[in-house]
Amino acid sequence: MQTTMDLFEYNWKTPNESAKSSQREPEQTALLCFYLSRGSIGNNLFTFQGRDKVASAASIYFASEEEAIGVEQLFAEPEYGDIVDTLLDFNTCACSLPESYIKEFSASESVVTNSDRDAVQRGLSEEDKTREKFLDGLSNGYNENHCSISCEDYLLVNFSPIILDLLDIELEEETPTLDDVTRDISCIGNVNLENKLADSEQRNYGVHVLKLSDASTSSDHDALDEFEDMSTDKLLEVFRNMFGHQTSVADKQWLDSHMIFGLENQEMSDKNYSFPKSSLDSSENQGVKVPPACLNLLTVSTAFASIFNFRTKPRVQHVKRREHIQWNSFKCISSAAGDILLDFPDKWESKELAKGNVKCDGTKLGISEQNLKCKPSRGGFGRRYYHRGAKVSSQGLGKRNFQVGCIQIPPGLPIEERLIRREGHLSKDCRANRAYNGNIHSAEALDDPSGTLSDQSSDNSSEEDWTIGSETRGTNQDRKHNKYWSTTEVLKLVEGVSKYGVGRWSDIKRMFFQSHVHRSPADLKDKWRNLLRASCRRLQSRRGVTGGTNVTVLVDAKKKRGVSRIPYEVLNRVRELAVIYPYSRKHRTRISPTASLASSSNVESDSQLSMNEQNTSTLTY
DNA sequence: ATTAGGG
DNA sequence: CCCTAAT
Repeated sequence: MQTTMDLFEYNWKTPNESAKSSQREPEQTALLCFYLSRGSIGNNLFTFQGRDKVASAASIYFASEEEAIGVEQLFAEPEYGDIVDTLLDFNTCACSLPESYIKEFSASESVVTNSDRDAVQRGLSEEDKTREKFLDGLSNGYNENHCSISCEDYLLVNFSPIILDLLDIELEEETPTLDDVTRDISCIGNVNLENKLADSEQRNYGVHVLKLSDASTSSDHDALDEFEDMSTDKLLEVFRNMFGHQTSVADKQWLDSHMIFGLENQEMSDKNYSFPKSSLDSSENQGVKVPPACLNLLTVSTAFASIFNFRTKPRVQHVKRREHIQWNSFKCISSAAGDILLDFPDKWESKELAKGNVKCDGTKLGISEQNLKCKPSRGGFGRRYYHRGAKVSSQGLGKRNFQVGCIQIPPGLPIEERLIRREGHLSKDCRANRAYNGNIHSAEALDDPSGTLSDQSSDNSSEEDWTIGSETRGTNQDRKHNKYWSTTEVLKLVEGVSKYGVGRWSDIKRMFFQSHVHRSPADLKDKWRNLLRASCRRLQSRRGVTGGTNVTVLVDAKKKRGVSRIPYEVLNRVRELAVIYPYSRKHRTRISPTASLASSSNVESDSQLSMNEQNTSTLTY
């Protein structure tokens, strides 16, 4: 823990602040670090705390294997060790979910209705303002060379690489624009399917959420009220006293939240702590009443959430709560980027998901030229298109040479908005590129609510552009493209197979991959075959079907790297489907359980076929 | 035109 | 992903 403190201590010391930093309690620092970091990954680490259960150890479970792998990787990085220790050693934590999340989560609705969206949007406008203010403060403070980056700012930047790594997100080298990110994020709204999977399997995926009984009630606001009465100047002063440094953020709400948070941390680290008189002389002697540690979870977290939550990479393999969180995250982005149509999962059922997928094809306007790039993947199947955290880790966490500039925050843009998903981001960039170059109308396309126009534009222009754009053609590789299957796509495929069965690839293509011009029916078939293999492999080699993946398990298995990114929930589903729908109607392979028994007579084959048809009609997922 | 399957 | 045979 000592080293952890040292590390954190260092991070706190911006040039101007180093003198003041000595006033700070190390526990406080660490807690803040923890909070900040977890503020970013709060959705992934289910470290919720019940408001009546103070300091109850919140088990850390992962909703998916992918998440677990992300943490595994984190474990493996020595530079991150201290952080991780802190993450895991602290068994007290607050909930970083904003209130709206909780409300939504408690609602049992699995489909986000329009009114929900509106409500979310309304609720977020304020938070957005806060966030912008905060980021303004950050960039201004830095640009003007005041070195007035607050510790939060500093840590925000500092922790980003870790968080990104955790979330399997990379920083774009050439600083993607907001458009890049929104385009990227807008692709990942496919959350409903997983819920179906989860529900259909009646399984708990280890989402360990302690009940947050009635979100905010009476006492919760005690401390907050105290701050609310203060002027901004006063708040700044309190902030300085509390955190031992100044902050460049003048937003009152933000300050309020930080203050509450500070109190909470004080409570955590020292039950008997009360503020120095100087900080709150306006009130009485006794200083601020220390709120119970559990109390202000929601209040405290709101501001952080507005800043951090949207940095969480939406992940399709989450369960239950997933869509609500996702939608909020999306909302943050979308409201920042203008109105973006999101991919409504429920539309998959009926329509052909025209709208949503348009954006998946990257036909997003206004992408600045310099940020577009289309790196042809050379050397066959390029394993990774990104540079793993190493680059940032050395700078971001090292003892020296840390600069905000190493992450290059574009003014006014939060870090998240320069993120890009590793998976398939390259081809998205490619598509964005050609969309930018060749299809001016894509601008309207994105806003086209009917989705028809956009569908057209993306479908028509893409094929040839792909040919043109991919320099691999005619050179080394004759491959059309090397586009990895995203989890989203896999889920779609699974959904398609669920609906149509195995073999009707063109139908699946029509219904689920209409706008995925680069996924031919044959590709779907190939992918399904690979999925089957993967699911079988997974079964024999890896652990069975367990709910969540516990951290302790992870530590042991941290050597395992580069394993499939496909969530094992999905693979299990694949297996189920494989039983229902034998891979081939004709040449049944080892995958079908009845294959070995059945001789390849036509009668058998036909009966099997009819059974499949039955299943298709009855099993509707 | 689609699909299965090998490579 | 590509290619080809078989429908």
